[in-house]
Amino acid sequence: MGRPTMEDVAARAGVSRALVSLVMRGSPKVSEQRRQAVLLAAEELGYSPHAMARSLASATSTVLGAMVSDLHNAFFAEVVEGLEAAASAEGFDLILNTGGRSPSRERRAVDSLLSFRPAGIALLGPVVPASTIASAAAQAPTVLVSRASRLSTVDTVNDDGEAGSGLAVDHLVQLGHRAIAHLDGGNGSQSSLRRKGYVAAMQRNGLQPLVIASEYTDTAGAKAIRALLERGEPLPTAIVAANDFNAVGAISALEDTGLRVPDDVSVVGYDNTSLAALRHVSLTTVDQPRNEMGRLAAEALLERVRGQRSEAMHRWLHPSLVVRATTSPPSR
Amino acid sequence: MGRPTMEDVAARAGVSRALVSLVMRGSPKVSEQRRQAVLLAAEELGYSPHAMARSLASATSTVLGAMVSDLHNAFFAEVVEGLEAAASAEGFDLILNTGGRSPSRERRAVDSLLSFRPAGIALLGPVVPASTIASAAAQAPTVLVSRASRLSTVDTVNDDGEAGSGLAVDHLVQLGHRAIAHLDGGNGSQSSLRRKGYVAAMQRNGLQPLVIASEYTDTAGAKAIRALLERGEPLPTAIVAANDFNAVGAISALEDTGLRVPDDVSVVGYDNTSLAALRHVSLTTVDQPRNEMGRLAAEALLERVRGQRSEAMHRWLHPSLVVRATTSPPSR
DNA sequence: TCCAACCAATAGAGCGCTCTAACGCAGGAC
DNA sequence: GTCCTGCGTTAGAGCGCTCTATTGGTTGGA
Repeated sequence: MGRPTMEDVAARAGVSRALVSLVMRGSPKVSEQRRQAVLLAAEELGYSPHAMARSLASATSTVLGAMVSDLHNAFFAEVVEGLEAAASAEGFDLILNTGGRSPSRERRAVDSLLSFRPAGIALLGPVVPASTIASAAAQAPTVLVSRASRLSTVDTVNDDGEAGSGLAVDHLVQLGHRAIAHLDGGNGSQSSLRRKGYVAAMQRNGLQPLVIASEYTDTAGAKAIRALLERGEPLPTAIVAANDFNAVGAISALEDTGLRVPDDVSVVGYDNTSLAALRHVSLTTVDQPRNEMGRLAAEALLERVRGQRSEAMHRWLHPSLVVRATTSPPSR
Repeated sequence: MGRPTMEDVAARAGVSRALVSLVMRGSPKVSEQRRQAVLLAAEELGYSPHAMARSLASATSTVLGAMVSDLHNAFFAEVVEGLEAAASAEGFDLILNTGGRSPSRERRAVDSLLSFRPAGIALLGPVVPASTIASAAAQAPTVLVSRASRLSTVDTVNDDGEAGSGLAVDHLVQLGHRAIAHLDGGNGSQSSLRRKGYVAAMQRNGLQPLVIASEYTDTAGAKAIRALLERGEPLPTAIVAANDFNAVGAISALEDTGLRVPDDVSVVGYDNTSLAALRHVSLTTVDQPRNEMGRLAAEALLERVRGQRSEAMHRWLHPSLVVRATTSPPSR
């Protein structure tokens, strides 16, 4: 009864527990003969090492933890892929957790991760206060993804939202647009950067910025368009939306009033979610290198774990534009 | 240096380590005075219990593990919410893992979860062979979600896909449709149940079934529609799609040929993903009680953990229809 | 007054593993 | 023959906690 332990394997193979431990960790200082005997015994007993006992004894963990603020957002799914790939390539296991975009739940989630004493943790799009992040960073190397921080103890990996909006504006300007509005992401993560980038790009092109308050949802996007229509001013010929959801909401509100996208109004999204790629939507949008962000986050943690670096690292990745069917030269 | 241990807290509070242990586990047999002293000391030191040492010592884990086959699928995100809620209500922590819909990666993911010796594990939409599931079930109570199994050692929680397709067909028949086609989900999970339900409902209504091969993606949905058009036969007035993605692909292919949804053709999806709820899409679809599925999965595990049940439990949940804007009476 | 009963608190073993130090044994140098 | 070196192997302590058994102190009933 009970799962077999290292002791059981040792007894069966006729060696000591320590030798089994060496074999399990792939040590070179074991004779081939003994190694085979141990592996055979382990196989026969269906033995697999007890990760918790191991990390308790070694005081060094081979586990990385990641708190995903929002599992519904496919954005993070791809960041996780990148994390996973980089972690497992270095022999680390990744365990996940979710915080549901609620500060208190995220806090508990982070505590729960830390209770496993992981080698490091990644927080993906966390909404917790900086103090919570600081106290987590005091317990294990910590990296933030999609969240900036000036803390000297945490690393960050972000998309350069300012540059991303700039790409969108430049693309539209190149198509011949001059009246380009921006739907602002409100208090969504990174939204102020995106707004800043939009305003800067407009000014750089000698154009007048027009920012409409909105949020990171499709209903908010639709509402913003209706608000824009009610102004009675001539409608812009192009829209730089806060993100993809926001863009899709804007598109449907435009179409509701008989306007056609992109014939009457061009629309650019942000994030290049799977939604944008659907042929029914086919949204021109700004792509963040999500997979790469995950990979860099994992590498940042591993560098800290190995003591190769102790100052904070802040990476800003360059987004790129994905041109699809919702942008075209203005008809007017 | 290093994180504070129970011993540190005990020393600071002037009590024994065992007493601190009792306080941490909320035992009633501790005087209020000592309890306060211990809590204060723990607070001051920033102590939090070491989950792995705890489970090692107690041989009983308060951790549930879940392997999510596909993080990109928002379906599982909501199942996880349900799992999480039920688990934390009972004092269990949930850790996640992902297998990327690859049998070998999923196998490793399951092994990794088991190495934490969790009280039980949930496999969400796994694609591993039954033998892998059986060997996991031998190590910890196991429940499958969105995957059927006849193994007597595992519990399952599934949506009744047969009933779901029936709901879709009945809804369309009630609107007056008689020529209703089904886009089949191919080897996607549960697709054969959905097809079976469709065929049965058609026959029950005295109608001729028409099944078109397809898959669970939007491009496959579009392709299936094009295949249907090339047949040269009169087009059905309604489509029961394999799932929401498939439906959206079908809709865009229909619109590409100048047909209007729902005026010319009604379309019903399956899964009620967030995509279906977008106003731009507004898809009539079949909803699975995802949250409830997660909750039931957690409860199934906890019953096993507590030894309240040892025979397998197989739950089939009733889906419901969500009527939106892609279905209407036929024009012809 | 005494002992049983109860309660808060503790000592100490042990969960399954890793790691340090030490061991025995081979081979080579002196 | 002795000493050293190097290598494969092992004993044993200890990681941070839980749990059983036990202690000492109070209480209440006979």
